[in-house]
Amino acid sequence: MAKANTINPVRGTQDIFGEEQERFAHVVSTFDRVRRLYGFQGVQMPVIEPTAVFARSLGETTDVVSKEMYSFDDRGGDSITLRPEFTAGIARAFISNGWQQHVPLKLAAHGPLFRYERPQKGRYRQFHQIDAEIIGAAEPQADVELLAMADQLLHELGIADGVTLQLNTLGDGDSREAWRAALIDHFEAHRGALSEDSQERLQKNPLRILDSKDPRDRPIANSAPDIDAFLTDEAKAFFDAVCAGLDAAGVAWTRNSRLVRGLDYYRHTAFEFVTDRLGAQGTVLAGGRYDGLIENLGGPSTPAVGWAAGIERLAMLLDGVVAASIDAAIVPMGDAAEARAAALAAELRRAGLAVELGYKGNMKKRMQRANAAGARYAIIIGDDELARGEAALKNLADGEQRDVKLDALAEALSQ
RNA sequence: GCGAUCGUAGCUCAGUUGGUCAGAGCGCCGGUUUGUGGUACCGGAGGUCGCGGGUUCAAGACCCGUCGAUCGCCCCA
Repeated sequence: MAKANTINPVRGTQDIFGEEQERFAHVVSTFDRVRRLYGFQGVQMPVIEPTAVFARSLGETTDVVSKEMYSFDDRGGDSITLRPEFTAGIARAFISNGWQQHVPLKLAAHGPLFRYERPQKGRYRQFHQIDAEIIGAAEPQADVELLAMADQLLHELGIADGVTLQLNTLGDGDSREAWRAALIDHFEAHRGALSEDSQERLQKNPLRILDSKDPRDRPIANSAPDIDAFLTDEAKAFFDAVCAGLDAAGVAWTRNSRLVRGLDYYRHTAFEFVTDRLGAQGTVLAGGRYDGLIENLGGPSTPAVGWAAGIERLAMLLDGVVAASIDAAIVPMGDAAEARAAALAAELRRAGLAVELGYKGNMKKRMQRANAAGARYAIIIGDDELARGEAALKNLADGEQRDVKLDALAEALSQ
């Protein structure tokens, strides 16, 4: 418990340590391995961007821009924003650096993001995501490849059980407009029965009524028309190709015709991997196609599709605790042994072995630390062993102990 | 921005209708074992009960405020 006069962390930030950090690192390293299997290049992006990058990509009037961004004026008077997502910054970089010469471009990124909102389960003001984008590919095969990678990632993390891929299409521009008009007609007809929130949504974002959680809205949302009847031939062919591609790739999915995106630039495929294990924050990985975004930001007309996933949420779902462990802990007793142990530690580490050197406390203390560090072996060196050029090598799992020549330790530990 | 619940030891928590209620487990330190961990036993340190005010003979408990946390709503790129 912190004392009254100590400094508190910034609200919504977290100090990730120990077991939690092990899980976190496991998510990132698994992502880094899997994205290489699919030929996605890593990319490092700035954490800060001009506010206009997000204001123009997300829309000036959305809640996100108006009240959920971490923005401030720098000393030169420019408005700067801590990135709330990866996609807009990547689109900006694509334009800034003329990356159209590299399309189709498959990019992967991960790191901290910031949103100024109330913290709750799995949601922080500074949080972390992994992110994947395919830029410059208008073909449905890009959507399939992107989703196959997400699916493989979740399987390799061992959290695919209880997670389902929900898939929908928002159609092309014409499809979307026709559907939107039909939805407004439908909801206007039931206006009085809608929740207060949804009556608001009818003005600002009618598509959002479809995934409302309010029980009063559900019957009306469920009886609303699907987009299917409004899809153009091209849009229908695109969605069919995505579905067929997923089946061919062995990626399980279910249609969720109520799944929508909040922002206008989304087109065609929209998807979420959803779990029932995280309370209200059940979306584990989400994304879609945003063919209009780069053009909105002043770049060339460029199709793109991508997803992002919260590292904290993925880490929460990991079952097995990844226990930290090392190969050996050296336990020297006496000045001469300590001097020799320092050299031995360096030698073993150069040989690629993870080694801890105990230099604090009495022998019992050092043995306790060796055990706590998860060491497979303790290397005990006292004056007697030192005189013989040996160490007592104790297997901490079964308690077996034998003498080994110092210069044979690396080999003995490697077995 | 809104609602609910909760702030007691390093951690997880118990504390009855206000009256020895400053407690437990784990962890930490030490000992049983001056060179042998993980199991066992014994001992010890550690808290102005989030903060400020109020009610009362008496407040960890009740009231008000404040800060923080958690869960949900809104939003979700």
